[in-house]
Amino acid sequence: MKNKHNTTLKDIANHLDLSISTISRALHDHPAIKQETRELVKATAKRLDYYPDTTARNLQKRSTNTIGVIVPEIRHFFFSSAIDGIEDIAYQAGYTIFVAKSNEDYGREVLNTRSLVSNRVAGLIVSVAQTTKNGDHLTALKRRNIPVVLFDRVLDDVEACKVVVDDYKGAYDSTTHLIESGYKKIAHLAGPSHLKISMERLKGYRAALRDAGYKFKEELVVHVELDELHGTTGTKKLLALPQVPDAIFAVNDPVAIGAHKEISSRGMKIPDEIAISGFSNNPSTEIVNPPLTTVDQHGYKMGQVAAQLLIEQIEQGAISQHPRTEVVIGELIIRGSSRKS
Amino acid sequence: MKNKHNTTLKDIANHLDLSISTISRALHDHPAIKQETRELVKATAKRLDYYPDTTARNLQKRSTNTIGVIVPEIRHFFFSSAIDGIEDIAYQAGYTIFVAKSNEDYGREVLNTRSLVSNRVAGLIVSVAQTTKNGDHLTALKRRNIPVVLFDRVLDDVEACKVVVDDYKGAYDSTTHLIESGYKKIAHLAGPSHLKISMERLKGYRAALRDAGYKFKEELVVHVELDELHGTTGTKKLLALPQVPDAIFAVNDPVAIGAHKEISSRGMKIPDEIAISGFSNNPSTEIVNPPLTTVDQHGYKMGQVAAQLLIEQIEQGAISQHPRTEVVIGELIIRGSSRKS
DNA sequence: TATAAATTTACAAACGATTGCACTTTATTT
DNA sequence: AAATAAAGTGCAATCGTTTGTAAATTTATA
Repeated sequence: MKNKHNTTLKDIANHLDLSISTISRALHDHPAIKQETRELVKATAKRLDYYPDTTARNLQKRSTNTIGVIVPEIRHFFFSSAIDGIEDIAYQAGYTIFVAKSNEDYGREVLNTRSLVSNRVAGLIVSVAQTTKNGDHLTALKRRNIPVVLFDRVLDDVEACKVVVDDYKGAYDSTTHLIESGYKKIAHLAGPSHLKISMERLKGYRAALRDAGYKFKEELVVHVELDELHGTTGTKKLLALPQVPDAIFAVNDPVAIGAHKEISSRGMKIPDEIAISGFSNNPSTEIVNPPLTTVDQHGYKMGQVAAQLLIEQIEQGAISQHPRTEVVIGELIIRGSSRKS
Repeated sequence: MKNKHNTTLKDIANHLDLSISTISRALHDHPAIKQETRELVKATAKRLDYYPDTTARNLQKRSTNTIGVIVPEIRHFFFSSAIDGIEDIAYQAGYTIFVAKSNEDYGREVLNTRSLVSNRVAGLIVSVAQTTKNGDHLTALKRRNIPVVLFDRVLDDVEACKVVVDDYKGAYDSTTHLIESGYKKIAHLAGPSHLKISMERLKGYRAALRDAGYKFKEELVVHVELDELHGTTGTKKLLALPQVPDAIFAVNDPVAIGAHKEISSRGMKIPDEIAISGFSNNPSTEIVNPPLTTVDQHGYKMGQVAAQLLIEQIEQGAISQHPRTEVVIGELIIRGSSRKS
């Protein structure tokens, strides 16, 4: 009853009184094997419920059809969208994906990398943890000829293909939109200074102000962590200012939603008394009332592009000498939170 | 410069003029190898940047430390939460996860299963596609001694461990809550009849009505697909009824949000004119105004439980003879959409 | 010092698949 | 009918590890 072991080429060979190599070739439609034999072999393989052993094949080929993905978090909409995009492209190209999460922890990210390398992944797609300052664990992969593609959370000093959203432009567009909508005192709930995306968005904000002839005011920028809770606390600070702002550009959607809640709870009218805009186009932004103006970060698309970039390198068996950086243009999505009615 | 090949045990052996087996044993702290040698070997391994080849080890052990996960969708909050939970438990136990998505397509689900079996996963965690009626591809794994755990979208005729939310109870509680809040004409936006979760929730709804002495009315039940769009169209039908309902229990959150939007857009007051409740506790439910009463489905927790159930079976090397079904009790979360102020 | 016991290390055979090369058959040509 | 070409198969090595068993070395014992 218990059929302890998986059917192997050898089993088929024994059944048919043929050699293992003939079986292998027959299953691969090798021209040296005559049609009749091929069919016989295939039929028998099916009958014996043969599933090729990928682990054995991998060993012999010294390569796998496996892509490793490391993200800080899986449930966040942006990351799960990206994984979704990666999976689609990988699936089409015949790759399977390992998904690991760093939990925003550098140590775990390094461990994940080790484990995936040991599993001999053909390539790695990574969005680094907030606590990751050092990219040596990724740079080291070049020696092993394992291509790496970074997305969204990238590291400047790692030479690898990258997929990023144009944070600067997204922030610039968003801020400009607020300016053009007639808002005068535009505040910015910025992210932590050590994160590149925060700084880029801050730069975009400043540039937009400058280009419109607005004066940049230090007190209108409050740095917060990237979650909703800090969005509300940051907003409280802004609302306590002697000169209360009439618009807030938030570094991301959770922060914007925190602001939204705080403002709504005080009975202030959005967007009439104060406008809000976010960044990412999380599903929640459509749901709030009024819905939130934001910049679509195209997580799914970014995942797809990252996977393509990686698979290209895998298939040509070489890591890009001059790594490309694909910039996905974030699309400004104007909704009720910034559109005076 | 190009260090084409990965360091192997052989390389270390050559370096130290020891045999491969000694190296292998030294790295595993085998007692037969003397301390001094062990340390020397480990130091050299590190120096040569040795990463054990998991593919080779897997082949030789005829097993892997890999778990396959198949879900219909990755980006959906519930599924990405579940994957997150699975990853955490798997990581702690030293397993790596393959993530594949069926895209709600039976064929792709079968292909994913094949591929994961070929990759010799130690076990499989699956939430089946909507189009999956037949579980043969999963049942067949028993012969290969590959344990399977189904979660959320389970198949009755597959004998395997399962993790489900108590749909019946969740629906019952939710409906009862609406009754107790004083609503009289409680409608139900139900899911497709071929889905088990739909039917269970419908049953819970009916039972709650019955137990409260309410009469069940066929016309108050509208079957819809599980997304927001169908939530609004379903709601339109309900609102066109001669006797407009004063409460809607929706089969899941997207549908509830569709209803929420439709009702709000007509200027009707929630919850005063009409109450709404959903199912899943998606992030969006907290964001709408008023926030949505719902049943928390604990996706993260379900993932954890599923992974535990699977790893148990893997480690004891045997598939549960009498498969357990873990029922996660959905927690009714009462929010503004059903709480008359 | 010889011998037994204990310690340390090496040999070699797996695991399942792939593939270059050699060897049979059978078919073709002269 | 013999020689040659073509077609179909099989042999055996290989991938990097693990591990049972044998061998070699050291240490302890008599």
